[in-house]
Amino acid sequence: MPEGHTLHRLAKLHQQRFAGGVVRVSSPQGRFADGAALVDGATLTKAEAWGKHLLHHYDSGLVVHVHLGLYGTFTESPAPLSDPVGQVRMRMIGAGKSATTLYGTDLRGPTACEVLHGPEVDVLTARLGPDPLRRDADPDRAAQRIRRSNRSIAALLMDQSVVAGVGNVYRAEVLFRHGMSPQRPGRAITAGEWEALWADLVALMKVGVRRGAIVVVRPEHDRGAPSYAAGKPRTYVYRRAGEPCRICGTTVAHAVLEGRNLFWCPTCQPD
DNA sequence: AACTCATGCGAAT
DNA sequence: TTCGCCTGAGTTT
Repeated sequence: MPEGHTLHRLAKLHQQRFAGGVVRVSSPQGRFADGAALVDGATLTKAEAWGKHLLHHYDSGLVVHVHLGLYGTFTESPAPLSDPVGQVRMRMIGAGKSATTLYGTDLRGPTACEVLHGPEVDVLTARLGPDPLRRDADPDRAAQRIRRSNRSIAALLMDQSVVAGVGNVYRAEVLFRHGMSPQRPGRAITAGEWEALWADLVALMKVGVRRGAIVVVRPEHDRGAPSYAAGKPRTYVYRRAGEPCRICGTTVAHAVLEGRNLFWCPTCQPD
C-alpha cells in the first residue's frame, strides 16, 4: 500500500503502459474534469515518483500530480474498459510507444489529483527530502537535518521534507532492524548509524518495489507465529502491539506520536 | 452483511 | 486541531 515503494512501482508501470504515446484522460467522477481536459489527447513523456508523489509528464509541459493519501488506489485492465465502478477520479487509456496493447487505469480516492505547471513541480520537489528510491538522492541532505534536530528519529523519518517516501511501516521496521529506539533524538544519531539506516531503507524499499509489498522480516525470524492470519503482512513490530517480539519475546509496545501509531520493542530498541 | 481501522496529507476550522 | 477523502483488508455479527 501507499508508501514510497508503491508509487515507484506505479510510475514504472505507467511508464511501460503509456509513455511515448497519446493518452486519453477523463474524470468519470467529475472532480478532475477540468484537469483531465487540459491533458486529454497529449503524449505522456514520462512517469516518475518522488517519495509518495506520482508525476505524469506530458509533451505540452503540463504535469499531472497524484498523491494517493491513505486509501487512494489505481486499478488497471486491458481495453476496452468497463463502465467506471465507484468514484473514479481519473481514467487514463493509452497504448504507449509500441502502440500495441491498449490499457486503461482508474484512480480512486486520492488525496491529490491535479494539473501542475513546471514551476509548481519544482516547488513540490523542493520541499521533499532525499528519496531512497531515486538515483539522484543525497542522503547527506537528510543527515544534516537529522543531526541538527531535537525531534525524535521516529518523527524525523515520517517528515517528508527530511526523507521522502518512508511511511509508518518502513519507519517502524527499519528502526527495529537497527535496534534503535524511536525516541532517540536526531542529534544523538551518529553519521555511521544514519549511513546504515539509509542503506537499509534503500535495500528494503527496492525489494518493496520489486515485490509490490513491504517485505522486511528475515526468514529465520519468521517461524512459529501462530497468531498471524494468513494474509497479514509479516512485520517485526508494525501493528503487533501486545504480541511477542520475534527476537526476544518482549511484548511489542505501542504509542501515538504526532497522530500516528508507533510500534517498537522496548528490549531490542532500548532508549 | 456490517463494522472497524488504516501504510497520508491537505483543507477547513 | 479536526475533518475529508470514500477504498480495501481484516474482523465481528
